[in-house]
Amino acid sequence: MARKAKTPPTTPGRGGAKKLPAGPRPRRGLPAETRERIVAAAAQLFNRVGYHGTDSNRIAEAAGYSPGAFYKHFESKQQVFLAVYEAWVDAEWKTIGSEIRVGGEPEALARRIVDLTVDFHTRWRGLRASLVELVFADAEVRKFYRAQRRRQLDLMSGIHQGMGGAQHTREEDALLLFTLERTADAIAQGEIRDLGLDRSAVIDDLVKRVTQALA
Amino acid sequence: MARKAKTPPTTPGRGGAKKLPAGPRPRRGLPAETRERIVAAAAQLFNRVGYHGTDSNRIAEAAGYSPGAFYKHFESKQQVFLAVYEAWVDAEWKTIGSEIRVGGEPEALARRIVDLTVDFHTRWRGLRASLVELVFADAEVRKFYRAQRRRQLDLMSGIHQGMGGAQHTREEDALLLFTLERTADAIAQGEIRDLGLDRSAVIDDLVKRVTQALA
Amino acid sequence: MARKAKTPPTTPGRGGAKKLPAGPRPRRGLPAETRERIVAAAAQLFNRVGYHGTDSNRIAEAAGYSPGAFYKHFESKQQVFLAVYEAWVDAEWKTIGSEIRVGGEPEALARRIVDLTVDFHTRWRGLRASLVELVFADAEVRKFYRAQRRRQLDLMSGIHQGMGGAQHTREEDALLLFTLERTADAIAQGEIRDLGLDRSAVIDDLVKRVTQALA
Amino acid sequence: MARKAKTPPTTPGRGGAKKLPAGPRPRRGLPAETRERIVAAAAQLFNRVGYHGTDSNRIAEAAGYSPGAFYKHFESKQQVFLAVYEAWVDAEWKTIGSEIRVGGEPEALARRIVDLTVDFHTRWRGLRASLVELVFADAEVRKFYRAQRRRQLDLMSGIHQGMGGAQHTREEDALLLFTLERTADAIAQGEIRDLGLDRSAVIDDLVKRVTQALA
DNA sequence: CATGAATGAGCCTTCATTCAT
DNA sequence: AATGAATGAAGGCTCATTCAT
Repeated sequence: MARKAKTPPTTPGRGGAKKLPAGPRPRRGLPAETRERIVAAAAQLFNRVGYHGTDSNRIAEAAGYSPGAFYKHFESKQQVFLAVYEAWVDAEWKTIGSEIRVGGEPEALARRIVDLTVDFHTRWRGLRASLVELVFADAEVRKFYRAQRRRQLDLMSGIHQGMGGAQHTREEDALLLFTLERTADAIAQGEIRDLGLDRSAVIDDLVKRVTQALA
Repeated sequence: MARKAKTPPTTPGRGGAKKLPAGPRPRRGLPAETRERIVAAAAQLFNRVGYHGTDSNRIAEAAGYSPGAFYKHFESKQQVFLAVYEAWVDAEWKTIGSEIRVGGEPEALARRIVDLTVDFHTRWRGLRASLVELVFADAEVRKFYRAQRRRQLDLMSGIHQGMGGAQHTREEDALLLFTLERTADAIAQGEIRDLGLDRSAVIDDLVKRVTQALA
Repeated sequence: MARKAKTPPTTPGRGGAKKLPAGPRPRRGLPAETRERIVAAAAQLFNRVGYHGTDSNRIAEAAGYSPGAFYKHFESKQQVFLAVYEAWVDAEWKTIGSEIRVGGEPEALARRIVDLTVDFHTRWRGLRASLVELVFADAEVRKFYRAQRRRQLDLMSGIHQGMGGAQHTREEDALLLFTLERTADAIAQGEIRDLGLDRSAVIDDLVKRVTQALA
Repeated sequence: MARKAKTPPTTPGRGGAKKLPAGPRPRRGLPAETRERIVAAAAQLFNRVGYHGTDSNRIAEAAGYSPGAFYKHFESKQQVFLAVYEAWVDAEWKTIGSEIRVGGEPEALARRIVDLTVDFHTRWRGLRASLVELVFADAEVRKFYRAQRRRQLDLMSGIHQGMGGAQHTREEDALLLFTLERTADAIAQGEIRDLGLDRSAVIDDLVKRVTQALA
């Protein structure tokens, strides 16, 4: 049997993918913790090298596990992506949602929302870059994505009602969402800088638009 | 990924942009023609299944050539992508540019621009979906993309000057560009429909924004 | 990890994947030749270690090719199995068929048929061992197998007519076929020897039965 | 291979041979009971999807235990197979043996024997399909199998003596055994039906042969 | 210019088995 | 006795790319 040379039986991480500051995990951890670690590792890798640049074995390794452990917790690479995406959406909403509940002057609130959005998109820009193609190419990702979107729009409707501002159609909300999102991406991806544009000016413009919507 | 039935090796490319005469191609054609056929076939495939869903042998086959011929004309799969992308940008600018030169009432012009943009993004939506990830993951694509972007902004500045409208910063132009582009993508990808939004209303909103910018 | 299971490749000894006397094949051979080499290598391996003990990469390697070459010629491992099986059936029929056409005294003919059958089953005993499970577990293999069977029965009907012997029902033919086949397998697999039975006596019994059928 | 939906972890084994009381098993049961449950579950699975289509974790799950429990009671997957096989042989012999002791007219007895054999082979056809490959590929299974065979032949000798019938060589007995066994398999696997043969006629032929042997 | 057979690294996934609890 | 999280070798298969013709 032409077995290939066995790699030394090193259990802990091997060179290549960087490890999360996880340390030697308990050999028998809580499933939820393992899952979380895998999601975290996947998030990092997707974010750094994109969905197609990441492989499931590397994710497992980066999380401190074996390939098998990965598939014990996720049906497929696509499924972790969904989990990662969900975690991101949850985090973003939680943050922005609580910001909105804090309230304050429209402009100040708008600025905080814009800042947070840019921040999120910057932190997750690799993931976002992969998202678009996956939404196009993968029906399941698309479905998931659309559902998030709908909830986001609903949230915006709720905000308007809560603030008693001017009338806004869902279509206008969507347009604002697109503008905010796309511009935040442009900042996150370095597009603004590469184009020689003034980041603050762009953000100010964004804030203006969001303020109008909140008014 | 599921195997798909092989597309018959005939069917010369009929990409989003150009049409080539159908029928058996010459075994030894002009290099430029071969190149064009490959680009057209690639455009179609990228558009249908995305960059990562397309394989280079299939591109060659769809164009009516062998894998070898493909690599005779392109250094890599990435390079065809660039060529396809360039063809798209050229076509879009040529069309929109001439539309602008035709001129007319701001609102009518704005509507024509919006319509054309949506049209283009629809025709090339698969390509666009792949673009984002490639811009993120591939330095060369990123560089190319940024260059196009700069020219697009320059074009917008030129328009303003030509029309003597209100003062616009480059940042404002960029924001509008992002809004237009992202919304056109949303329409093209079916996002608007899936969200239950009114396509015409969205387009009207877009037209309003573009009109303001032209004024 | 001390993987237990897998008893060592029982039957004949094997060095590291023996190569067919192929030598450095032409880097660009005729597809038919490549295919044939792969089938031959697959036949050897299936025969030696069974279908489940063989992997597609090893088949390619044994044939002198890379994994990719294998999948250029066969859709899957299952498909080579079918090809190998088909080659075997073809060879067996050709041999036995011509033997029958030679004719001669019933008993002499019967003996030649039995000898040939035992010979074939001995040469291909590993393949035959895998066949049964695959016929059970894989619908496509089953279908293929059944088709061969039907043709075999038809062939037997033809023989009876040609020889003008006594009346035989298809059911009787099938029974004889099963007896012949199963017993040939038992001889091939060493079952007869291990049971302390007299091989010649078993063969004589078989010859008797076949002679009766031919009479 | 396609993923199958997970069978709910309840459903205690109901193998081809024994039935165990359904319902929640004790967390700590008698070792013998646990063992039996695992054997029963394994029998079912081997029978349904074959040895290679069954995985040891699933066996454990189907029996209502954890993978660890499985390996507490069996050294390996191969060992359960042996246990299942043994259970089958035991059951078959017990039944057929007692049938023989009941005695009766040769033909009636022969028919009962044939019916029982067909019945057993039908109930265990998946197991039988796997058996052949395992006997070929695995020395331990082979050894076990051969031992069973020898006892079976001894049993037949005993029958002849008890019935004082005509003289039969062990070789003739073996041939009959092969015929009976192979034909019963053909009926069990649906081969007879798929070949368009008359099942009753085949069985009648078998009965005739067995009757002759008993006479 | 063009062919197309061949490459081979590497990805996704499985599953028999182990061991800390 | 039982659990079940975890292992990790290995297998099936893909696809961008090369090169002899």
